Amino acid sequence: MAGWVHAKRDLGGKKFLLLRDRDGIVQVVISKDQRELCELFYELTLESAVSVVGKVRADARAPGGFEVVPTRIVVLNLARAPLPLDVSGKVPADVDTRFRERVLDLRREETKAMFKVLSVALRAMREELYSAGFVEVFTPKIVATATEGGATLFPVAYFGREAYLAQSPQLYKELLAGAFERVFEIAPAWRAEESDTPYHLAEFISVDVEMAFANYEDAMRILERVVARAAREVREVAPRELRVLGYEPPEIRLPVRRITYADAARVLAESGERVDPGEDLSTPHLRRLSELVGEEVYFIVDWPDKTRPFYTMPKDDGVFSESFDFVWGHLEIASGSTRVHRKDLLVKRLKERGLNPENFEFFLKWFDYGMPPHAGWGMGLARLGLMLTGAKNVRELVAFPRDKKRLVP
RNA sequence: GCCGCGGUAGUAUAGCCCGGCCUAGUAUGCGGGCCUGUCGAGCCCGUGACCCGGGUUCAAAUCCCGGCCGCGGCGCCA
Repeated sequence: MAGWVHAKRDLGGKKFLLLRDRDGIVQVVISKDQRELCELFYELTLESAVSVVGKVRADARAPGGFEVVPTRIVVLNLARAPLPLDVSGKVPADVDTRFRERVLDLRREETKAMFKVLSVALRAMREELYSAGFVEVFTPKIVATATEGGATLFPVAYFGREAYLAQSPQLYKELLAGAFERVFEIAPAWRAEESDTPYHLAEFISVDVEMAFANYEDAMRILERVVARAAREVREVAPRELRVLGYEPPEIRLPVRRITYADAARVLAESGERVDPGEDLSTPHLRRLSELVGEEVYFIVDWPDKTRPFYTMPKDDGVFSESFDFVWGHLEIASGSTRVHRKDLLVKRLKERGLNPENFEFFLKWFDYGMPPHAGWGMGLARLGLMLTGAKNVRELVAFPRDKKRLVP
């Protein structure tokens, strides 16, 4: 077997080498009379990569009831000492240190547990979507225009032309729904925003769903099932990891409660918060609201139309829209809506927002050819990860996070 | 970008408010010794640090100013 030197204990007569691999930690025992192995033992440094050939034997004194008596130990790569980060979990590290020394940090049990949980959740979400008839797709990540105005894009030199990294698969996933009916994509998106918070990244993984012949109610039903299944499977498949994390994800009972924006604003106003009618809710508002609502997760539905992008279907009243946010505590984990499928309305809404419909011809054109009513949502994977792991910062759930400050490693 | 808090050995921290008793304490790591089936092994010895630049003062890790860096809150943000 092969792994990393997790710890060493020298008791003279016996030397214990704790070897860690993806399955866990196993004890290797070296006796005093094994001269060469003892020499090697002294030279080994923590986190060195080694391979061990030996006999596994049961021994009640060993942790887990068995241990390995080696006949041969090969040092594959001797680690430099001292380590810039404690992997064994004895000494904590600042988040900044952890990202600087990320590969060592990723070997820590706690960090590995987070990524395992995220992986289980991804598989659960895919399975739920596949079983509901969704097709997994990919949309272009180099694009010609912003999906909507405002958000800052990362420019890319593209054969002498200016292009951008996609901030969202939005428009392309809609077009794909116009062919496959039900599509989803799990892929990166980029935003060059000033946002500097524990739940924003310049590069993040977005879980996107788009479904034809559907409205936002249908989209919410899929979303709550996907999230509930992810939470359930994490609890069932990764209990060991959750124990390491000392965390239990919420149990999500369906249907998840829906609260209209209007009711949310009213409840907030009644509790003494100042809410500008028709404006987006601020983070402090959402913190307060989650206390008032008393649910771990809930939907805020029917947002004011003006807070939503052009492709969102307005309600007949002209004020609100067929839209929703999925909220955990004070954090928006996903948002979606019924989309506008009529070209004339799309053009009108683009103009209202100061966007030039000519730049969207690649998108609008297909609304002349039977684009069905459709709806969908987008979810920040790492934000969901916060709910599933109890991590406090989305960066912890990205192996090599990209934010305003970090471009390396 | 604004506000708040912070920056002490490889790592994580105590000390700072109330300047001198700091030759800067502790844990972990590292080096050495003892112990000898440990299991976060234990015990002893050693090793290694005050972010940068100014200022105040007899005296600065400690007080003041500027800078850089980090974290949090907010803003911005589908």
